[in-house]
Amino acid sequence: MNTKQRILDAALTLFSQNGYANVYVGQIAEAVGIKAPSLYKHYKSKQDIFQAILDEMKSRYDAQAAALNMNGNNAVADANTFAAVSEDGLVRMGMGLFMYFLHDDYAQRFRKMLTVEQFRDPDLAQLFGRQYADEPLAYQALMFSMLEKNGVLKEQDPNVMAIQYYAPIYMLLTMCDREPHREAELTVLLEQHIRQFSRIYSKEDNV
Amino acid sequence: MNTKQRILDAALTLFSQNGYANVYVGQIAEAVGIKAPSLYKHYKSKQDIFQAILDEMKSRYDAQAAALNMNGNNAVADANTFAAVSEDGLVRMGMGLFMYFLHDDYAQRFRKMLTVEQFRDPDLAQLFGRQYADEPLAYQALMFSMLEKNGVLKEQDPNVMAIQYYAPIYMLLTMCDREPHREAELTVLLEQHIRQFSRIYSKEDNV
DNA sequence: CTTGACAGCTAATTACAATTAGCCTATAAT
DNA sequence: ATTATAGGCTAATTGTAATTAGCTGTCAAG
Repeated sequence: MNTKQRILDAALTLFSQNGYANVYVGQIAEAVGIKAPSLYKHYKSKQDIFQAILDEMKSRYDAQAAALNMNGNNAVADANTFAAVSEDGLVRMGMGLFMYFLHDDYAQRFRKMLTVEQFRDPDLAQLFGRQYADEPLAYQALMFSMLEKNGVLKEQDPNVMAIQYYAPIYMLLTMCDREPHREAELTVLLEQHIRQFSRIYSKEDNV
Repeated sequence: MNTKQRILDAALTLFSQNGYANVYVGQIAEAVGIKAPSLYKHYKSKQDIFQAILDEMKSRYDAQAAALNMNGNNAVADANTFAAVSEDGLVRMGMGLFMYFLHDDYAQRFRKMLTVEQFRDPDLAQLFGRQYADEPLAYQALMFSMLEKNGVLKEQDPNVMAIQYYAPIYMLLTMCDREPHREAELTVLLEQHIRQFSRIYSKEDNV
């Protein structure tokens, strides 16, 4: 019934594993349980399927972004948002981000697909960069600058703190993408990273 | 004359930009200045060209690794190797790594190619992980553990330090791959990262 | 000087994958 | 009840890309 959606789903799975060019429309159709020509009742071409995936992902992303900056008309988080962030808070936040990116069905497949297609088209490169680098970094830089103002953290460049906090999370994520059997080991390292980060930057020097 | 090599070179360029499946043997041939069928005098198939690139890269990599562990039969660096590493030393090392990966002809293309093909084959995934994650991390963890012993750095988990040092470098590298016009801006951030890292972890607390 | 292998070419051949044509059935609206 | 539409199918069609066949010129070794 909801064939149109199931096509996108199957296509995303296949594209993320093999890349656009290595996937045949027949495979997508088979995964959905129909024959290749029937796909064309729903999308006018293979490229059109790819574009539909992108569009859906963009709108999900926008929705999520809108949800984050939620306070009605206020575009950015204010100091109070982060007032109560502790070491455990940072751990929760980082692990949550990580687990979401790693296990959420759409998030993981979409990330892999973009990884694999990013150099073919500047638009994709930009989308990728925005979604997995610039936006998270900006958000976290904001967070850290708040935490400094609140006297929780040492006064250091928040942009640098953001990349030192986030880049390891992202790297561990890509390592899990490549070698899922190492998830347990890498998750441990992730938590150690966040705790050490928090300890090192926290103002009460408990080193 | 050295057509065989020039084929690899052209193929690597194209594969890294478009991915294996999007490159036609005719394009490779054209880049070399011959016709497609002539390729088959040198390689027995398109797949064979891909494999030859991998083989060459593996051997380059092994050579480089061998050069690093140079002391004749001694497999790992000893404490003295890192005795004199200062903040500026760390900066030089990190920026050097970065610039090499970013601008070296082979290094950059090979990295992009692997990025784009990594999920298609577990062997490629493993190769990628080893080359761009596990090996650098192991090397740097070793370095940091030495620097701790020497009393230069605070005593913190060296594996964590390694990922906090290296992951930002790698992330900035991939950002430059995607959006080369941002190189200047990102290079600044890179240097700030390393200096801040060094300051934060150095034992004489100059915060 | 002639022979063979090397490296190139043009012209098939083969294979296969995307898409189109045209037919069929069920179901929902008129 | 009739009909239009949605969504499926099989059987073309089209296009293209990898590879093979088979010819040619060059040049080094005998």
